Amino acid sequence: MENREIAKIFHDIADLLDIKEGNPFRSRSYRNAARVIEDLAISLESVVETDEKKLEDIPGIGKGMHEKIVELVRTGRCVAREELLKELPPGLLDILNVSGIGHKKAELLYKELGIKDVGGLEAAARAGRLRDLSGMGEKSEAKLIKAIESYKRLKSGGMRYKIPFALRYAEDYLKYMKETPEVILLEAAGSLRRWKETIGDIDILAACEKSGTVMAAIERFVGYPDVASVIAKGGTKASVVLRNGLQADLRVVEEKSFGAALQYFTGNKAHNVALRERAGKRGLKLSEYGLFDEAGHYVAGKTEEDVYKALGLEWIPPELRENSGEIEAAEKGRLPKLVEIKDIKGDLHVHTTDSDGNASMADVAGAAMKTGYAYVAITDHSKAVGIARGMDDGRLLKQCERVDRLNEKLEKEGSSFRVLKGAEVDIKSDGALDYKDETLRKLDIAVGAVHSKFDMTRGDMTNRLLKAISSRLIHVLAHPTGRLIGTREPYDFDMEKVMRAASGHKVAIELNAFPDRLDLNDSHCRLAKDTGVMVAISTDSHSVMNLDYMRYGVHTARRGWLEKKDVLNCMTLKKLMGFLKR
DNA sequence: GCCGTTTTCGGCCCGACTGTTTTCAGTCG
Repeated sequence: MENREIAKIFHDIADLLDIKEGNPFRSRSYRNAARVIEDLAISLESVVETDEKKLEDIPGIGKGMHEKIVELVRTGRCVAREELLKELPPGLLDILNVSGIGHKKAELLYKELGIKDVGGLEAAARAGRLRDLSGMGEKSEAKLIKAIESYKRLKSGGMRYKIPFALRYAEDYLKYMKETPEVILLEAAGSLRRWKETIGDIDILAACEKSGTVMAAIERFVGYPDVASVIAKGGTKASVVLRNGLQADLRVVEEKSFGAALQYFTGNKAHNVALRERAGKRGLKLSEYGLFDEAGHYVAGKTEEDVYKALGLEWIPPELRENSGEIEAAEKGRLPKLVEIKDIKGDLHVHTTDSDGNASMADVAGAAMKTGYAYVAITDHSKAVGIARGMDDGRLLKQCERVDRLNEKLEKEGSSFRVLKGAEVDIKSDGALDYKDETLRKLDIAVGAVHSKFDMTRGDMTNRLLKAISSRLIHVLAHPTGRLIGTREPYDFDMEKVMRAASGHKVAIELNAFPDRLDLNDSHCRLAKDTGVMVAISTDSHSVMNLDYMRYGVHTARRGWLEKKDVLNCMTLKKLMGFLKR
């Protein structure tokens, strides 16, 4: 039983409890626990196997969740959920995903009209049977039909977007909004500012010169040419859907509230709730308008720094705001000094025309130099990846000679930049590597990766990776889970065991910065730090343009609390060569 | 159901928009 399956069951229980009984706090506990479990780097199954008492050390997991996790791991069942589903049809859980339907409406629909799923809801709405229910009318019925249509589209398409896509639309929208004369401050907030690996919608925050000019900003926002429909429009905020399906929200506040509002709309939710509770304990009240004392007097709010400071905290970088220890660290002045893009000294995973890249080695080297790097590793595919024109030992050795000549030329020109002889060597299903040992020993850097047989059992896949790591022939394990966001699930193996082995054998693990991968993810990065594994942030570039993906990797590393000292390619060339020496 | 620098009981974040209402409930973020 995987963490995400357990989390899903807790989410279901929370939804069912919301519909069935009136205690919102009980369902919140389940929802909280589900979120914590989703972000956990270690598997609950292994915790249960080794020391189940440790479960209650996880925040949000108490006695009740402990018992249910053990039950799920041991039996694969959860009686509490089964009991609830005896009383309520499972289709109600789907209905809650229709925008505008919450647990109260779901209950009403079920009790009054016997509606059990989205299909039944759609039929009832189209037949005009909803308008007579209390609190519903013709307008809400029509709105619901539109919401069901959008639910069906989302369900077939997937509702979160990869970072570059959302970023491009957000940047264009911001540029357009900047031309509003009344707007004096403007910033993108939400998951985009936290650099989460996928983005649900674009959140834009603005401050206007005078309160009387707010509507000018709202009108300009809903008048954006790319808007397909306006969901809501009031005196302080508006929501629209763009033609590509992406939702965008605008919130307008006064200048003195901008910091508090930016904090609030950056999230995440759990971080905000924790901050508000902290404010409450100090006799203060925090909202998007600012921090206020008991008498309602304004204490802070113009900048985020002011707000955090007034709560006794250091300013917390947006990437850390997940309520997973950052508030405690900020209180003690122990926040990590997160890695920055300027700390990156080179790229250790790049393809050229020798395999499936579309830039020559010289072009890649030139672009890396222009980026300000001190080195770049050429790591084309090995022959097992036939589709990518992977190279055999002979071709690789010839490529190495060309690297040597390029470096000689650079040296003659007085450049200290260096190209590293490398390979992305395939880790075959039995854990063997796709080049001869003596070939691998001639390389500066060997990056090992799995490209086939993703469906092995957990045990077999773990052994496959452990064998490659203990060979002492690879320096980096690339895109370790193989996941493709929204397309391919990660393959199953014991990450903790692999990290411990990597730490012992001085093998680094890659954070692949390609926005479809971002693998390691944020929680894996924290696990890497805890187990003492170096992380290599690499772009896996297949073109010169792809070298820019480095920033997605760096922001993901920041989400994983990584500092300069934790990142392999923050080392100078000299230190790096020392690390790579076997 | 969870949690503890007012606590092992009694709390549990805060506000905007919409549609159906005549002052508010439900939903959402």
